[in-house]
Amino acid sequence: MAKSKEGMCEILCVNTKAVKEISARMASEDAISVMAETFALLGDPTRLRVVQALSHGELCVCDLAAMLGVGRTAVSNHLRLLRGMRLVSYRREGKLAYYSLADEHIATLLNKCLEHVEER
Amino acid sequence: MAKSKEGMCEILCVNTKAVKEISARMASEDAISVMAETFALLGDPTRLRVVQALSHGELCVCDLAAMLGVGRTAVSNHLRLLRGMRLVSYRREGKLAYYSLADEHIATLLNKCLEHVEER
DNA sequence: ACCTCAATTCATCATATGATGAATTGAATT
DNA sequence: AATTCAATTCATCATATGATGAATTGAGGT
Repeated sequence: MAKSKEGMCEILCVNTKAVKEISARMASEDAISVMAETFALLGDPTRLRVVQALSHGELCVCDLAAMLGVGRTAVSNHLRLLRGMRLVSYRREGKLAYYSLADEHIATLLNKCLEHVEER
Repeated sequence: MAKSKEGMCEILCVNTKAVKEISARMASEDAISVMAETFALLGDPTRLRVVQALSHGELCVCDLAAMLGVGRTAVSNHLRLLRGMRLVSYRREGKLAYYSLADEHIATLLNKCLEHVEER
């Protein structure tokens, strides 16, 4: 029971060894950063609905706006953010812009989360 | 049923059929809401680091604060939010509160996201 | 009892974020 | 080239959120 002698929570409180071991297994700062950004994108209800809709097929901005009951501007802004993280891709067909998921992983992520929610 | 006659993007723009099909496959409002909250919790870098650390073993607030380089107050607040969504659980041992992940699914979610990040 | 200290709560502040409407862009049809 | 309309960008606003320090709580140690 190596309790801290002059312990001082300022530095480390309990178990230096455990902290070191776990520290060594942490993902890189970059990875954490990108993961957090990705999760944050999925963390807004409207944006999550956009992503979920797209996981079932491509849609244009207008249809997304109509089916989700939000303005085109809002949808467009969300899609811009999603594009920024390469979660969605799009193709132009005349005036329309058809969006779809850029990545299988995202749909997997949604499904895993859905599993979690349904089982809790 | 081709509504696109005098079209009006106000209602639907392109393909009523596709929209209906996809609408039918959307998760429930409740599920979406909980999923979004869950993702949002993982969407903050500090909180994500807390969760990742806990995915490797239980730690007390003090150790988390020390190893992540943030104040105990911040850690405590994050843990409160995570507790609220039952993502972490804790046990008391004397003065210390040891936290750990409450759910296998969360670690899975992290790993899937990490895979995504590493392959992009 | 008193004191210590980890943890939590509370209040505050600065910043980030999402929604909205107006203006702009770009492509197609006439 | 003029018009139409989906999509985007821009500016604004209200709200949400994370960090911090002070005060409080609770369990041990003396």
